[in-house]
Amino acid sequence: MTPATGRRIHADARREQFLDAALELFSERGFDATSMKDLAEATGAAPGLVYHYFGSKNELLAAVLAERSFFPKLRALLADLPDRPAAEVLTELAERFEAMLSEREAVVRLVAHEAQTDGQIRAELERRIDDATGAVARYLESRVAAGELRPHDSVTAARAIFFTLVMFHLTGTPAGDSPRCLVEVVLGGIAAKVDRG
Amino acid sequence: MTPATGRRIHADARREQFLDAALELFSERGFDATSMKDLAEATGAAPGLVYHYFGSKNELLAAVLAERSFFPKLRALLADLPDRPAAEVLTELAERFEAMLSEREAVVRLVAHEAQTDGQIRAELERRIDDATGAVARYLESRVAAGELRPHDSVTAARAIFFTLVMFHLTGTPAGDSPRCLVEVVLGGIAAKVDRG
Amino acid sequence: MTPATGRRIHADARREQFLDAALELFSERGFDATSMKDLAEATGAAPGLVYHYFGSKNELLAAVLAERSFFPKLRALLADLPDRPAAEVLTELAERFEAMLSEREAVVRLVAHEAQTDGQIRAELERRIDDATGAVARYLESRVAAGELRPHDSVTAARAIFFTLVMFHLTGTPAGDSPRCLVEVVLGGIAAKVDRG
Amino acid sequence: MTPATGRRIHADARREQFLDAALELFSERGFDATSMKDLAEATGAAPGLVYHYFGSKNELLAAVLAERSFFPKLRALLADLPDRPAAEVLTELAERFEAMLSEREAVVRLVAHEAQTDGQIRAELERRIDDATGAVARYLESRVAAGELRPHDSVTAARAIFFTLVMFHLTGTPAGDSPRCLVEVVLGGIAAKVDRG
DNA sequence: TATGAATGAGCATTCATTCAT
DNA sequence: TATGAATGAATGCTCATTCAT
Repeated sequence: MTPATGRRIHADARREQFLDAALELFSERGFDATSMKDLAEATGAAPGLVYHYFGSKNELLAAVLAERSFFPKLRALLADLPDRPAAEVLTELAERFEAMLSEREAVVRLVAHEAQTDGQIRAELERRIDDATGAVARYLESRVAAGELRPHDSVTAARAIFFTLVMFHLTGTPAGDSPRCLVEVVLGGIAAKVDRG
Repeated sequence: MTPATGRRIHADARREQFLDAALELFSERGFDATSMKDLAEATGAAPGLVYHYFGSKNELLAAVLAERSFFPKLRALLADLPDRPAAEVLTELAERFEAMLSEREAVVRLVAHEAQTDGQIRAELERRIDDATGAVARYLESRVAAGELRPHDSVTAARAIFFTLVMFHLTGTPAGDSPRCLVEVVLGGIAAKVDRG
Repeated sequence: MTPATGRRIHADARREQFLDAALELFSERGFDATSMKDLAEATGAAPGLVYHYFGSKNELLAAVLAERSFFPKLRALLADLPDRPAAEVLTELAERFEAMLSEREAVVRLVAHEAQTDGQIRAELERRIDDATGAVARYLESRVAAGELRPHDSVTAARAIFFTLVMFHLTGTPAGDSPRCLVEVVLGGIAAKVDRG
Repeated sequence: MTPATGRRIHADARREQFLDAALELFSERGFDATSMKDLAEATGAAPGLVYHYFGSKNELLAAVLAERSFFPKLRALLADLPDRPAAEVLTELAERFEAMLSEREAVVRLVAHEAQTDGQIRAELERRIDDATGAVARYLESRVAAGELRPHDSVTAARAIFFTLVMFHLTGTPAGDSPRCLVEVVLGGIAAKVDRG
């Protein structure tokens, strides 16, 4: 239909350029504190051009969130957690999650920021978190059934891992081998002796 | 010193009124999205009056953070963690921290939001987090020395508890008895059998 | 309540100044073609100040129409048309109407212009026209009953007088003694011999 | 001369399409409130294409007024008013004029709107009105000379008929048999007894 | 002939801030 | 202490117009 001419390719590149610049500026300064003029200057385009590609500043934000989001990757990470020992699975999961957070740091920061004030973004974020922690919790329960893990509050355990890793990023705590350490703490606990009925 | 005249009392009350209204509005909509006119309307004062009490919008933010902050309470929480069993101490600490977060929800949300974009706020937040987790980590290490806890990455353990509780609040996860659960998970771990040399 | 200080007086004067300038500019160039900056320049005020007095450009238009309108005067003109001969009454009415149109030329032109594209203004205009022509038509019928006028389409006659005078103004036709001529034509007709059963 | 190739035919059709769409949009919303993008969307063409046919938005307006105008038809209506009784001629003229207004309602509304603010359009409109009322006035005077009509202000009478019919359209007054009524009023007058020296 | 990306000035509006009263 | 009129720069957005393709 639309011919993939050089023109079209150029147009698509522009769009991506706007998305990239918007993600960078929004995550650095916040959505409200970024003006469309800032965006234009960052891309070398005229101020009006953004509106050729996005209907409004809010639509641009929506497009950034939709097209630069980490949610698909997160979902992929959690699809079909294998039936192997929790120590292996959780460590690998935490490390991959940590890698994803590093890779998508800008959008993570953006979502964290805007979710505080934008009800819609917040609602979607909460839904995704529920999905993700739910998937991990189900895996943990399957390991309980398999006798590998003791009965416990699997949702809290799942959240502890996710939330801690996210906060490491948001607060700028140097990551290091924290995913591994964290999983070790959660799996093994820190008490010297455990009373296990 | 300053005579507590009616005028003075009124002036102080005004100041507090501005701080309260600012905290509420800033935490709900964000600092950028709150106008000085909004603030004036919320307090019933004229738009110019805020400037008799605070030099600028940014100074008002600074005052809100300084005078409504949760940091002193956090510091009090962590002062002199008693030499008693970790199960008791950590549970009580987590519950008090959780109570503090609930009580100061507005300022927690405000700090979380602004720290994403304001370098100064962020730096101070990080410093406070380091202080707090440092204090808990030292306590944990003292329990390791006492033989109650096994050797472990105490900073990661401390952060896991703090960060998870904070994220529960920021994401709106219903708290319930999560502090207790969380401490139980971290203390006891979730594995069925632990190999402890 | 609000003290009528010099401050307040000044503020009211400003408001009037904006209304006057807006009426002039809107009627000259049209509402759409007048920018708020034009208005600011015409009054010597800063661009933002208009919004201290009027919520928006549309509210300003509404205020101009409400406070500079000719409708009250028109209504006064038509209240209690006396029980005297039509030749006198209609001539005086036409002359007063003509005088009113000259006096309020700007708002007449403005209403004529905006009613073409603004449904709300148009609807109100039509209602007022109906009121006015209705009042005149009722007077004409009372003269028919009194035997002074022959039975005729009184609404059409009333409209012919009003509409023609308005169009004289809108098209810039020099008025002269047109009201008198017009009434004479409508009253006496132009035919040499009339068959009157 | 210009070969009527398929290309050419298509081009001409495009031109007409733009004129039609422009007339409709301009008369509905006004010239200023219609954007070239609106026009492009209404015709299904690309935004730039209009400029192949018309040099600018103003030239497009000029072309609409020139090529969709009612002036030629009006002139035709008035050419050679026959030497027959005024009752017949004026009634027929009024009915045809009324029909023309209905048929060209869009352009009538457009001209009425733009003439309020555009000096050039206004000047031309006034000239045409003078031509038209002049022609009718001359006819009326010829009937006065023929003894059919009494001496009267023929220009005012002519304008009364034209202006009233136009205003019926602009104000949305339902037309019905108003042309006939109007002519009857103007011809016969509304007074019961007329003193005719 | 036709497209649609690109421009840059202009628009209505908001806002932090100042200051005469 | 308190008011609210006034400022002027900035913001999100629109628009007539141009031009490479």
